[in-house]
Amino acid sequence: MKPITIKDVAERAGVSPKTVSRVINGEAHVRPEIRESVARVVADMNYRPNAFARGLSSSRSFLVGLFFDDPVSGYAATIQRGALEQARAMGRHIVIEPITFQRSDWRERLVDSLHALRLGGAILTSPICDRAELLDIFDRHDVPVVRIAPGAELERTPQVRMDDRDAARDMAEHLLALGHRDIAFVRGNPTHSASERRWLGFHDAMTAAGLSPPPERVMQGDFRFRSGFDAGEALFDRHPRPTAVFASNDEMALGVMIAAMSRQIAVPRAVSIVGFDDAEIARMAWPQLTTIRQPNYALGWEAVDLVIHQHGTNTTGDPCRILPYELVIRGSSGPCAVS
Amino acid sequence: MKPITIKDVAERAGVSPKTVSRVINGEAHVRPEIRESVARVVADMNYRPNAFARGLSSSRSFLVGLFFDDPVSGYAATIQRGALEQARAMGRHIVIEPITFQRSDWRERLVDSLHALRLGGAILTSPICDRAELLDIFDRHDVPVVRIAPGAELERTPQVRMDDRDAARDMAEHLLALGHRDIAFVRGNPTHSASERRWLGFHDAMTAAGLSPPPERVMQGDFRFRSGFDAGEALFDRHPRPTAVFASNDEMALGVMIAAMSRQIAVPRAVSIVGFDDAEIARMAWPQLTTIRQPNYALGWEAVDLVIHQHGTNTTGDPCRILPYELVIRGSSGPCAVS
DNA sequence: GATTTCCCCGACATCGATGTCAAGAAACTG
DNA sequence: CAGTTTCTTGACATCGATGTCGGGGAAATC
Repeated sequence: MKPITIKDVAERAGVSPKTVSRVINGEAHVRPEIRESVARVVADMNYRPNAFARGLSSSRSFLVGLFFDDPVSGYAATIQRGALEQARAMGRHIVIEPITFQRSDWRERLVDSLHALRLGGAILTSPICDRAELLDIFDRHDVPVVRIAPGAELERTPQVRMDDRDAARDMAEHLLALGHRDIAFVRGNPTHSASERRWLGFHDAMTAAGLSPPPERVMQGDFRFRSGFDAGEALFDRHPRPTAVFASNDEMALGVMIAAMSRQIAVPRAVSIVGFDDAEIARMAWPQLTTIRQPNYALGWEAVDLVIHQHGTNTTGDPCRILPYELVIRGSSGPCAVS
Repeated sequence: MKPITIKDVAERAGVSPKTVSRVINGEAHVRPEIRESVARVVADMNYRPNAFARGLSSSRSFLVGLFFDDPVSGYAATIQRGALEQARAMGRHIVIEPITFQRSDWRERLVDSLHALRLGGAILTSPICDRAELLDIFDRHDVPVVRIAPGAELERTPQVRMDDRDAARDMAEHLLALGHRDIAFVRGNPTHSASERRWLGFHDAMTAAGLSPPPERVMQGDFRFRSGFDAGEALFDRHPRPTAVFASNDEMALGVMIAAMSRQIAVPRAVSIVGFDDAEIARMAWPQLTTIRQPNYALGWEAVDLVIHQHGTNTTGDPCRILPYELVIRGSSGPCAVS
């Protein structure tokens, strides 16, 4: 089937291709009657402009790049879905580009993509969004960037985030309110800036309650299940045990929970375990995890919105949208038994 | 920074743009010395051809579409990673396009994308790959398609798959070998063709063992956690209980497991529970799930490979790559206690 | 009524690559 | 050695849209 071009539309509407272009892009200086009649023909013929030709001539593209370190994690996948939905609504398309710093050729790969695709915008997620060198590359190629939850270089680009620190504080206060005093904390992957923010929020709440967790109650994890399990084993093999464990994400919280179960430690009766993210798996555990619901879908959605609108109005301050989180209380946290 | 074009390269190499194009695309009829010297200039200048211009003039595109119903599921995410890796290696880029049959405008959305992007290939995953009407649309737009694990219209397009039926039979035989006779089965979402194949594999093994599971031991699920949980509750509230449950995927198996735990039924001592997929969550359960490892990463990888190579050699039979699975025995299955 | 201004609209060049074709050189044929 | 085929190469048109610019007509100004 031969695709319909702007010429076909122009011919049938009895105007020049340029006028059709004007109508499509909502430019001024077209008589209302003509505008309407052209719009009708466009609809009738079900005409869609070719994205390549458009990108080529206008050098702005209708592709938005979504850059991930690991597109498999549930975190990334939900952001992706939000981004896809909004991109669709705005007539853009999403190109997924993985970036792995482990590979020494990541720079060339990235430059390749930028050359080849002439992206109309890029969305960077944690942890790759914190590398100044990477932001420089985007700058050099004039690709507008929006970052999701960056932790460094805060003033450089527009961003979309939630307040991890406040959320972690809320969660810690939830545990304190249940009577817990001996609360252990499992830190996240230090390359993700959110790890530090969550730790600070926890620390804030503890300090405000006049407590300061000793070093043996603070474990280093990497956001993955296994590290949570290891942290759990280390914590539960000590005496006395903490009465609550706050893991920096759900996957690690699940690891802690399984370490508890394998030692016959009842959750939440003997120990409360809470996570962060409200990943799908939070509801697949038993008991279900108390956690913080991250607005991931909305983060992806807003990021696309921002990167496209920014395109026009470039240096209007430093847009930063902060999205609300939610403390979700489920079965894995309960009152402190020891007092 | 002004991008480098083919002209710049041509000028510096002292040849015509067309010759540079020939070298880049590996066409014949270029003197070896010239070919080499041009290649050197290309490398020196770090030149990358603009994908838009290429797509526009040659009307073959360097974009491959990956079509999902739900890009969030772990299943889809792993396929996506495999596809991304291979696309990168072959100099293509992946555009993700969600399709939801629930939306009545899915046809227009799809046609929009095809018009706008002129895809060089499309990869369809289950369940959307089984709809003839959808395949027709791709045909009409001359977009070569590769399907991952299709269940219908088997002769229409090249495909990549694993043998669900054999795998399910293997799993059932594993349970039979452990001494189980009263095995319940939780079926998957009927819109996924794999559901039927897994059921048949289970049925094969049972029949071969001279058994036929009564209707009350066969539950209908939809591949989601909740449906597994519900099925588990229904199964465990009956007397006698089955001694093993085979759920058609891991997520449902987890649901069954949690239903068991909430009733103090020990796994695997009192009941064995097995899944299918080897999703990440299979290792996050306690005990860890016995399951079938699907070669999802490889499926994505092979699909991209196939869709691109097919482009050249079009009607060479009906390529169908079948990838190996693996039975992964973990803690959730054990010998039958009742005999 | 003459001049200026503004609004519409289309002709044409352009973006950056590849397809076509023909010319010239080289290699082969008889 | 003339004639034919094959190999190299570049000029030019093309893909499908948008940017630039200029012309014609209506409205506004003097």
